[in-house]
Amino acid sequence: MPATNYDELKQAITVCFPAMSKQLQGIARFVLERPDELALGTVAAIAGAAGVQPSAMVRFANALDFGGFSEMQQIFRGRLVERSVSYRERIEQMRQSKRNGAGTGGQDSVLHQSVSNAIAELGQLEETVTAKQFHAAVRLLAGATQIHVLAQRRAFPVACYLAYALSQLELRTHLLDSVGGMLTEFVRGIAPREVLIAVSFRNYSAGVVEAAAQCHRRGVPVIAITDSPLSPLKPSATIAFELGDDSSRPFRSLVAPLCLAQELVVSTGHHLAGTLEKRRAMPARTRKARA
Amino acid sequence: MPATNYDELKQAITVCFPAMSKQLQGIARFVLERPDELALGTVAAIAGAAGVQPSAMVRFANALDFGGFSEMQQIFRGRLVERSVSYRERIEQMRQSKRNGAGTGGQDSVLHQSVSNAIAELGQLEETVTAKQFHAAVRLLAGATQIHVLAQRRAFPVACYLAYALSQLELRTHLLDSVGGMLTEFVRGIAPREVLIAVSFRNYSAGVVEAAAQCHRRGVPVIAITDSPLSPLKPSATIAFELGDDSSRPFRSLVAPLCLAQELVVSTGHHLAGTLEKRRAMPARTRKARA
DNA sequence: GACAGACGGAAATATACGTTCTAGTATTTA
DNA sequence: TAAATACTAGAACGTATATTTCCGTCTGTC
Repeated sequence: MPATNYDELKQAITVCFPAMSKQLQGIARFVLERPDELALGTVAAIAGAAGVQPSAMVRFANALDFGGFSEMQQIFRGRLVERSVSYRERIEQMRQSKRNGAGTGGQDSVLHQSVSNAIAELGQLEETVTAKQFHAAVRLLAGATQIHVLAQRRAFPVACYLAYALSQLELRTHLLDSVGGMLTEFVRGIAPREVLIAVSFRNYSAGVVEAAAQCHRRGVPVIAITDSPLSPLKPSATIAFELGDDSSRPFRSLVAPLCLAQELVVSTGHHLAGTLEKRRAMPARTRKARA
Repeated sequence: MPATNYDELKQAITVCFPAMSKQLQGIARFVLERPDELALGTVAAIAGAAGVQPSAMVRFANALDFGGFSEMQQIFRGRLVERSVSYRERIEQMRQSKRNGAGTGGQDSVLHQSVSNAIAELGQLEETVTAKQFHAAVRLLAGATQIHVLAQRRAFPVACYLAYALSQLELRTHLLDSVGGMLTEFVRGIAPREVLIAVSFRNYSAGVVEAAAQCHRRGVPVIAITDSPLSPLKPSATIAFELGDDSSRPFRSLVAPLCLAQELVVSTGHHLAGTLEKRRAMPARTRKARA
């Protein structure tokens, strides 16, 4: 008795998963992550994308009590049409609710509102960040001997992410916290070849502002991620990203700064890969001369 | 030059319709009425349903400048997969508004790609989270005597944000880290009236998984924010948010989980405000009786 | 270290599919 | 009314697809 709809299928996969072989588990993950592909692709194509042989896909279907791959595929196709009708309904609802004003059906309106907000913020992000400053920041990061990341309170998650992701690039990265109030002392130890990334939004936390100023005085480049050109971080910043945080919105989110952070990391990674490649292509003498 | 999307196809059919033969007109009507069938069925099946021969379907496709039936079918499949229209629209709007602004071209393509990615993830977020589980989570959070938030590595920023934002609601919130390896000991102290929010994505960090399992065994409600129904957090979760992380995308971001986190916080805030109001409206005696 | 069992990969096979071709029919025009 | 053109039905063809089977390999166990 195989599954008859997508939810049942998900359930079935979850149940069978522990008893599956490694390869079949891999397929299970793939299948749940990209259901659209399973609905429309051919066995060969899907198997290729999943990095297995077509026969493995059939074995997977059999493990779920289907007679064959095609039989399982029907479930995914069913899901696709079902979902598409619900989309249409939702879009209709949205149109109507728009017409009526703000009076939405209500249940998942909070959810929707938050998502809308986030999308708007992302749009704004793209407008405000210029390629010039962005690449300047990337060059700075890629050339730094060490990177220090500093933020507090609301902005702290951004710093967390940056510290984690940059260190994944094998860049020496330190997440500064003010545990024990040692921040001032620590900042004093930062060298001019290093970089500080300071993140802060209103109300700007004094510690971060002060540390940034201190670094600036000492000739350490400062990349600031903040919300306005009037931010107290601005005077200390070598490069400042001002993600105009619209205070008219009820709840400010971290979506935009985090997205920017990710972009910085990814681009820095690319940049590093590029320069590494170049160096490798260069003869040894030139390399030495450059260094 | 055949159509490249469903809207264009509709347009093309409308234009060609008058010049078509009777049978082809019949097919045109059929096709516009049941596009889902066109997307998934075989020529034979569709032709059968339309009461014509398979070759007629091919002729129809040819009349629309397609090389064959399959080529036309791709359009219908595309329509089926096409994500929520409203997001598409918004992305388009963004693109246009940018074109008018700084027409930089390819320089900040990384930036744009990241933003597009993020928007797609947000769209998926809205799909996957149901109002039911969302509100269950909110009720759980609003009713908890204390809230513990746990995450590591990549997911840690989410936990950070949750801890910060929930504590702003004057909920007693603790951010668990495994500093000093005291995690197990700490988890042992959590009471059943409290709640654990566990956040983890692949590769799932063992500490978080284990802590969640431990809580679950001890009867502590666990809200899991993770990426798939196959997550090891799932079995321990009272409520699990599975934000299907599409591994086909090059870089996974935290945008979706953070947005969800914010939604949870905001809704919990509303919920608390609502219940407070109710209590205030109640006469004192009733209030006592209830407690 | 050897054997049993399961697992995965690749090719072979049979099926089903889309496409094309041809013969026949209807429709329109001279 | 006859001829010519356009259109359709049906079958046949070649291709691509899902499935199965077999053999090599790896793992876990005795």
